[in-house]
Amino acid sequence: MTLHLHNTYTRQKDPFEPIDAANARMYVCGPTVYDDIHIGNARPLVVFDVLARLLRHEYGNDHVTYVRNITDVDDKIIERAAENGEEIDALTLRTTENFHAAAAAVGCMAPDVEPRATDHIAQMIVLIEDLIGKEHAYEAEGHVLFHVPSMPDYGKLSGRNRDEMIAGARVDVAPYKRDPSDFVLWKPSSDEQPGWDSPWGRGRPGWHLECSAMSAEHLGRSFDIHGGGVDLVFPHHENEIAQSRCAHPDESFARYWVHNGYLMSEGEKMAKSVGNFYTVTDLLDEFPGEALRLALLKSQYRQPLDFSKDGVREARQELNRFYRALGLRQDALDGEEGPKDISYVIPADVVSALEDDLNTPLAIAGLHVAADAVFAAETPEEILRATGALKAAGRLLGLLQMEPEIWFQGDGDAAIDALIAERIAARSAKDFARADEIRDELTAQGIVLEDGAGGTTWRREG
RNA sequence: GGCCCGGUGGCAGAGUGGUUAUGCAGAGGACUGCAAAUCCUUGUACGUCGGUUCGAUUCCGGCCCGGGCCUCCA
Repeated sequence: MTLHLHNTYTRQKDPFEPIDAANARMYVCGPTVYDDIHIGNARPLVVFDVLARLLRHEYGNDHVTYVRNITDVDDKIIERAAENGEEIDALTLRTTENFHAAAAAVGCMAPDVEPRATDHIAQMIVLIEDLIGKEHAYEAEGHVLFHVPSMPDYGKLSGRNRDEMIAGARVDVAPYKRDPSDFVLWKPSSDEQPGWDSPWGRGRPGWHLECSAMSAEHLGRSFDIHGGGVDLVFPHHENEIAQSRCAHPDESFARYWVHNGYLMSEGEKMAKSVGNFYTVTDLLDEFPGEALRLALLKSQYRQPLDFSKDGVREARQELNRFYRALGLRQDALDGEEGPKDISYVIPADVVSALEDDLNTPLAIAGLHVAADAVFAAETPEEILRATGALKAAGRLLGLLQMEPEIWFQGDGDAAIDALIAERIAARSAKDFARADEIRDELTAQGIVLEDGAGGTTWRREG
């Protein structure tokens, strides 16, 4: 099967055909850097990281451009900096660094380009001028507004018409708007607020503008995939489409709109008052990042996901099984007559699962099949082939790239090694009482022992 | 109120018009000094009520439940 993606714009699964197979291009809405990311923010990160990996698999590593922006100008940032008594630059820098650390911890590769909104103010101003010139935007009281009725097919992405939106509007309409549905492209800044000089006075951009400007700058006015969470479909992506299509009427802008489903936590909407609000950093104190990643990938990306710590624990159990299988590789390599070459052939069922709109749960089932093959393998050749397949499949999902020993034991522990040596001695002397005593002692520390044919190994659990 | 999404076995979670998902947990067995791991076996699944059909968890409609969005605005 070839890659198919569910396209919000067409509301169906479409075969993916890039504009230029030599350069498949994807833009994903990144974070607004006013606070550390929570596990709900991590879902699109991980989902689109898998999509980027899959695209690189399909088109070649150098034939994909993945852009994920940093929004570092936003009223939430201004408010938070004021609350913290912190400079805006300090807040955005710190938050960006934390974001990078969290993304890496959950196994996400860096995007090819990570543009910052504040580095693209000039492009945004040009875009606004273009929209004003084409009579899709107008200036009013220091603001520039996009005039929604100037775009006949506005609302196609989110499937709503203008009358419905006005009927359902909960917010009072600003008096300077020509039409209630018009939205802000540029707004004035007070002296204390961050601002840039513009033809309309000192001000700052509206929320939706940066993505139109930055995607055009780094991917061109037409590109392939635009991604983000479902909560961005309206108004953010709808308005991006309005800005970009009206400014560049001969261009398609994004052709495939891909949106991940919403995340709940412990059965409820995530909220600090409920106690189910987990930042990625907090979770990393308790769990390996890879377990978080697998927990997120165990649901298909469009499905609502109920995140839970129990779910992460289960994901860690699954990873134990995979790493146990991968651990057999070293034994095979250590064999004197064993082959030294490892082939990394991704099982076809894993690829086809991902090609079917990123069916990660089915792909993970394929990982279990691959692990079964490892355990069933008898010769060193078979083990190397099977572990190579498992590891290659894992890499496509951004999993299983650690050395098994590191996964289970971290940096190791001389005291544990000493106790194990003592226990081996006790066992060969048939002093099972002492051997069990040592094992109980280690169990109390969260260390699980395994007496295998190749000796005794251990792992941390807990 | 409008628009949209989802309800699968103890739990998580795929999929399908008639045939085994998969994993985690549980039970029994093999193996083990005992364990752990691994292997084998095992358990009532498809919200509800109708309809279409030879046959629906899978298609259609109603209902119930859960969730999301409904613009920048002080």
